[in-house]
Amino acid sequence: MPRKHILGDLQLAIMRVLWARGEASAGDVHAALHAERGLAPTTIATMLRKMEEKGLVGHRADGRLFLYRARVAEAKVRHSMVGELVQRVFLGDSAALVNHLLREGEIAPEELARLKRLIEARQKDGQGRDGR
Amino acid sequence: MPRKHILGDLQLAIMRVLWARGEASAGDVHAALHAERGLAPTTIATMLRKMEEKGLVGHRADGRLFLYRARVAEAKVRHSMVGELVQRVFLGDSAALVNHLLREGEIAPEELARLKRLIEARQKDGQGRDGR
DNA sequence: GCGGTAGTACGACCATGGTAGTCGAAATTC
DNA sequence: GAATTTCGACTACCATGGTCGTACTACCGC
Repeated sequence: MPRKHILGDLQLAIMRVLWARGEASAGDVHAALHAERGLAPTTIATMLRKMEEKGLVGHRADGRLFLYRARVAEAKVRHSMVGELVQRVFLGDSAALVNHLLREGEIAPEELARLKRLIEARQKDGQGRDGR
Repeated sequence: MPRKHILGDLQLAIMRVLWARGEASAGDVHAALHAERGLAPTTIATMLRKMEEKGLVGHRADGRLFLYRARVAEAKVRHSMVGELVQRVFLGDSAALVNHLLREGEIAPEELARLKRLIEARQKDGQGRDGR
């Protein structure tokens, strides 16, 4: 079973670096994140180790350096986390979430147009498919 | 600042009971939730106490009974939690989340049609408004 | 009056995310 | 070859959510 890919904030930030870079050492990640959060290097290293325990990342040694790599795809994590929220807050009703987002008015007009086109596309070609 | 209305699973479940009922005793909540989770009554009572500390619920005494009431609106909680997710996972881009949901194919065809109408409505009347 | 019951209060414990200090070993520098 | 820096390992701490057990209390039926 695909375990729960529910990540915390820092974990997400780390994964983003890994997804963008492909491979990165703890130091690289720290450097990338230092500007926005100013954490101690050890914090990043510890988090990476914990994440490795959970299978979120893997590493290989390059000399003394550990190069970490993401072991779960960004799409997977997104899917899990969105699914979790939909379950918790909207009792599994994805459409209700879309509804909420639309009504909140946080979507720019141009985006609305894009989304509308996306819906139309899905209505057209989506007859027998189910998107997975 | 409106504190963080980020609730856990049990907290959500409890809030749902309160939102639906208006007022409820710890026992009522326990009864309502017992079927789906089978928790000890004290668990509910403790959770309610903790939630009161955080201002999520309030209570008044009716004899020796405590009648709890939600002190934050469902919409508020939804907003906070969705906002949190959008921030964490989609870096604040709500449209990206809608996009994700649409592509995941978890939305039924009838829903797609409804959402499309909603988008059209927002495009039309949404010129100066901003949804709040 | 007395025991059972219902209901709250309090404290304990576990997991997880986040944060960091310290330690030891290896690499680099003098 | 010794001193310094570098970097991972380990340990510890704190907060929060979740889960209860136990203790206290007030009321009810007999």
